[in-house]
Parts: sequence; C-alpha cells; structure tokens
Amino acid sequence: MPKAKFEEIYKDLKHKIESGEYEFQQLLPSEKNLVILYGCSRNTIRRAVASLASEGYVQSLHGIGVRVIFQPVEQAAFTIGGIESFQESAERNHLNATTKVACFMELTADERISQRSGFPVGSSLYYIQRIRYLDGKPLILDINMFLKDVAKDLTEEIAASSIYDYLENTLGITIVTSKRKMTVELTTQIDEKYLELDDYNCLAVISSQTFNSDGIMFEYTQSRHRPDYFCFQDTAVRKKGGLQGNGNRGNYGV
Amino acid sequence: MPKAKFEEIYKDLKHKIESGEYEFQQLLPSEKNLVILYGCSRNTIRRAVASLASEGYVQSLHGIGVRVIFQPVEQAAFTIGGIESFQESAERNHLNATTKVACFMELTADERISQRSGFPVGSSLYYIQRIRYLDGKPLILDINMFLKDVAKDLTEEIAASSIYDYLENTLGITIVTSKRKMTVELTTQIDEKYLELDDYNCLAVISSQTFNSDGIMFEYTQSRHRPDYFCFQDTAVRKKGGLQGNGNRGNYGV
DNA sequence: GCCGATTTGTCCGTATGTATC
DNA sequence: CGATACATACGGACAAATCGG
Repeated sequence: MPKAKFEEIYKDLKHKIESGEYEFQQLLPSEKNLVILYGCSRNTIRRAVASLASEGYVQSLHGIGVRVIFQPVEQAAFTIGGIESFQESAERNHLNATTKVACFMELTADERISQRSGFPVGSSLYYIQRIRYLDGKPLILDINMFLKDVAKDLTEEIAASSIYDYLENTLGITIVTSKRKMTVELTTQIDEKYLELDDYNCLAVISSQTFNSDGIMFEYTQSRHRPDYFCFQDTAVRKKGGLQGNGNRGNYGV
Repeated sequence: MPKAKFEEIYKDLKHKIESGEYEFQQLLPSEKNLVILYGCSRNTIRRAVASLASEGYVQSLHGIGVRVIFQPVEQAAFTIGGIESFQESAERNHLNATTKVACFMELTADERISQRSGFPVGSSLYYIQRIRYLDGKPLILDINMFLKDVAKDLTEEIAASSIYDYLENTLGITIVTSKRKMTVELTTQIDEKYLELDDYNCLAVISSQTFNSDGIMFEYTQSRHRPDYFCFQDTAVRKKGGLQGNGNRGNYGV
C-alpha cells in the first residue's frame, strides 16, 4: 500500500488523466495550485509530476506548465515492467495464467554458462525451464538460473507456482534491482517444441540479472517471448544539451 | 554542457564508478559525506544518486548505504536511448555512419496510416524511407512521417543528412517527449530488399511518436532493426509493495 | 523591445520517519 | 538501546523560460 504522500498524489493525478478529468493537451493546474489542492509542499508535487512525466503521461514545459499527452490508445492488458513476477502481472490484469515446469535440475556453471549469465564459473545453480500460458496459449519460455546458496531448497513444486513468492515470503530475501536486456534471437528446438510458433523463426528475448539486498546477483533469467504477443514500451525526454532517456539504453553490440 | 550541479555530481560519480575508483560491491560514501565532498545539499546528492540507480549503476539500501553494482561487461558501442538521432549516436561512438534515402514523398494520412501512426486522418505528411549503414553494413530501415505543417520545407537533401539538426537548429523546434514501443515483426519485401538479412525472418521494430513543445505529435517513426545488431537495455527497481519500473512498460496486446 | 506576472527548474537547510547494525 | 544511514516532507530562495500588456 502506498503510504508515501507523493505516491498518493501521483496515483490520483494518473487516475484523473486516465479517466479524462484532465484531458489530452490540457495543462494541469500549476504547481502552486496543486500545492493548495493537495495540501503539501511543492517538492512533493514535483516528485509526483516527475513520475508521470517519466511514464509518458505528461510533459512539463519550462515557463508554461505541465501538459497532458496521455492518449487511451496505449492501454494494454499485461505489464512486465518493474520486477513483477508473471503471477503478479497476470493477477493484476485478471488473466488466466498457468505455468508448466519443463525441466528442473541442478548444475554447476561452466565457462559457457558463466559467459552468458554472469555467474562465476563453478557456481552451484538451480536450472529451470518453464512454459507460461495465458488463457491456454503458450506465450513464454522462461529459463531461470538461481544461485543455490541464496534460493535454498527450491523444489519443482515451488517452481510450478511462484518462485518470487517463495523467495520473498518464505526465505525473506529482498529483491532490489534488476538489469534487463532485450534482443531478438533465432528460435531453438526447445522453443519450437513448447511454443506454438507460426511463421516466426525469431523470438523476443529478455535477459535479466536480479540482485538482492546483499548486492549479490542471485538470479539470471531468459524470458523467450512469442513475437505476436510481445510489446515493450518506454518514454524518453529530451534535455537541453542532447541526450537523456530515463534509464533505458538501446545498444548495438560493436 | 551540464551547468546543473546535480548533473555534474552525477557525471563525476558515474565516471568514478566506471573507472573503478568506486568498485563493484563497494558502498559509496554516505550521503552526509558526499554532501561534504561536493559542498552541496543532501537533496542534490540524492538526485544524482537516484539517476545512477535508475541506470543500474548503484542500488540504494535503506539503513545501509548505496552499493555499486556496475560491471564493465555491459559497455556497448552504440546507444539509441533518449531521443538521440542516428547521427548523434554514431558520432558519440566514433562509428562511420551513412544514410541513404530510399523514398521521399508527400502524402495524406488515410484511415490505415492514421491507425498505425496516430496522426489524424487527412493530415499532410512527409513520408521518408531511409537505410542506415554502420561501417558499410545496412542495419536499420527507418520509416519517418513528419507533419508537414511543423517540419516545413523538408527536402531529400536534408533527409540524407540530419533531420533533427534541421528541425532544431533551422526551424527552432524544441523536441520534448518521445514515446516508444518495441515489437518483433515479420520482415516485409522492403526489409529484404534493403537490409542484408541472413536467416532471420523477423525484425526488431521500434515505433515512436515525438512531441514538440506545443504538445503536438509531429513525428511518427518506425525503426526496423536487423536482429543481429540490436540490443535494448533497462533497469528496474523493486518497491516495497510490489511493482515499479522506471518509466518502462512491456505489454501484451490483449 | 521592455517589464512584470506566472510557471517550471534548481538548490538549500531542516525536521522527522524508518531500517540496519 | 543508540548510532548510522537512507526516505520523505516542508518551506524558502533564486534562476530561467514564457507570455501578455
């Protein structure tokens, strides 16, 4: 639950924008007026507005005001932003999500795995392959590797429900940061076996490294998505000098 | 040039992290000490640190400190983050970039174009197809549509160099916000004609809408990238309650 | 073109809350 | 429990951009 005041204001403004109370192209009340409206300091308003800007709801214009640029076009059913788990996302969007464990084993990181995942050579790992279904359709092939020392006593049963729930609520691990990388890769035999690909010979692949509060990278995951159900959104803001996104970087390998 | 103090500090910290002065896993000096080091207020330090966190350089831990989680692995040659133009990115990375204009024409938005781009039906547009080469290799097919009213007197010559340079420096347009969407799509005949695709029958497609300071969406662009040279990065931070990214949202269309 | 009112951008100092050790 | 650290919030000051008279 959001107890932080700036987050309450952020949500209220967001709701008013989505519901059309503040219309597309309209200016929000000035910061001074929002201060009065919400009974808080200007800094608090500014934090809320900054969040909205970073999500593409508004653009703030020096000397003019804050303009709404949200258009209801972009409504989407399913969000993979943040570090939400598949379960959490599905529930939030009232979709029927199921998971099948295709492979559950333990292994030790060799040079090849280390190269790909970032785990040191010799790390003891859980290796898991899971297929994610949404309304019965196989959409994602997840390949997880967990550091055995951290994700203690992981079982196939836990993998079939929610690993994140187990890590956070049973083991008490605090998940903090996740670095993600998106690429497009050719399908493998495993992909073709489990996902019902039509003509596509490629997948959208999100590789991520997750860190706990000890700063240890304890998880490497590859989510291999069917192209026809995959979409990823973000917003960038141009600064005076030149560049500047909001934490996103798209790169070409060499 | 960055005259903002928090930006100076941000860059200095970033540099010290990249150069290894602050090592992987190490804690930064506490906010109190950074205040002394840089001779500024705590708010300013916090802004700088927040920027670093949103880019995956550090993770800040309540009651503990700010830990460096940057690893030099992720250095990449070419950044498309922010609203940088192809030219700007290439120059910054000392790569030999060239552009060929494959098509330059004017057209009026019909129902189909409006649906795809977001321009109202009947809008007068410039329609441009360009192929982007890096070190001689055709990597990107760019399809641009500009609102004629805003991007006045665009010519094929300008399209061959830098449209953004023309818009900003000649026309004096201020580019503010850009919304982007990433999908994976099957290749078209045009893709195959210009890009040297090997076995891939898909492309990474970034569709973006760009707004000027009048809040007018004046540009719609599709950048169709060869998969083998495409990569997109971001960082997410997990909040207490549950979700939260940093402005990124990945979605499943229904 | 200038000036003043409005609005956002940056920065400061301080106080209080909360998590860690 | 106390010391340390980050998180949130407040109020005030000045700068910079915009717009109207």
